[in-house]
Amino acid sequence: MIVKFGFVAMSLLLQNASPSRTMTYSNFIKQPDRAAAIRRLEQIAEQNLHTTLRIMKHAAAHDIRLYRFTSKIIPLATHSDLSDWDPYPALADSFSAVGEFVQKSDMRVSFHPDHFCVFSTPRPEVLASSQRDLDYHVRMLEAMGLSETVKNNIHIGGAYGNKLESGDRFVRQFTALPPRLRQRVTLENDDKTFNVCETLEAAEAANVPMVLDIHHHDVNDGGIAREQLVNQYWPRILNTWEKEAIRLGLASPGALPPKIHASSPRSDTDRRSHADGVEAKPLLRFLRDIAASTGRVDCMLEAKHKDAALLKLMEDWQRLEALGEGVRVIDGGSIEITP
DNA sequence: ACCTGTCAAGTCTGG
DNA sequence: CCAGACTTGACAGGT
Repeated sequence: MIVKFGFVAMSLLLQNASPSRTMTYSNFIKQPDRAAAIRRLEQIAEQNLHTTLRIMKHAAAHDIRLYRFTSKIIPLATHSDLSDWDPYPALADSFSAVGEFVQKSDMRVSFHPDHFCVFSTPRPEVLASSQRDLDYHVRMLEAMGLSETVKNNIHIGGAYGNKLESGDRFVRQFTALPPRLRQRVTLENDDKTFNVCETLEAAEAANVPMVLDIHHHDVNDGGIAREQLVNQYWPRILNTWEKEAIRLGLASPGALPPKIHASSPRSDTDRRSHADGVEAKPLLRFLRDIAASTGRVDCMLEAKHKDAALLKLMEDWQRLEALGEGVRVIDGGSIEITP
């Protein structure tokens, strides 16, 4: 099994490389010249796209071919007071440049709209803003010229005192979305509410691939033992990806590898928060468990130290390889789990 | 140069 | 019913 590793949103190794520069709304409305303020927002976005390109070039130089964009590329993009603003024409070239690099370097990318994107909500106004938020992310992918293999990963949302009903409401409201939005989504189990089983059922009903977060499962396992996760649920999770590959008409079902998220708990007393790095040993245990049934998997690291954590993990793989632990380091961003 | 409170958005908990 | 927690990097305003 080949495992590709990636990191999220920003680099700690590059200097002056925030891809999430912004302008607060309070600062925006303070500007005397609204047109100039909008130009400033577009400049910031252009700069964020340029930095994003820098980060991806840095990743590619380290053989890292998995990256998640920050959601904060265009400041105030979905703010209700700026609904008359269309930033995309001014940013067309910058978005294209990012998209071209993604394709040229065979980078697998994604977005992760944050917790304001909640399709399980019972409130119509929240549903509307969730759709606006998802639309914003999809438009960015379209502006990059990227195909529907490139997804926005989201969670189901709140339970509102009745998880079953809220899961159903998610599926109902999600499937009512325009295909253009629906077909750009993956669903991930969360750390508090919707566990692997519940998320998988929603993903199957909504007809979208599921991203498995191992750390979320550890802190919100819904009583599912590791063995059950591996034998019972992982094959079904794999199946959601194979179905999507077929729907997209890809050459082989394995053309769209499943995605997992990995992170380590901050401490014994705070097991939910992310630690600076990712521990190799527990991750290896999981990877070994799925290796027999899985050809490839893409593993997103969610660690405070971002790309630095990834580089550190790769060093750990090298040590484990030397110890004969069934790991072979292929390059700076991928390993093979050998039987 | 450095520090601290705040930030557009949602949901849940506890008082 | 409302304030605060959650979680997070960056801004904004102060020293």
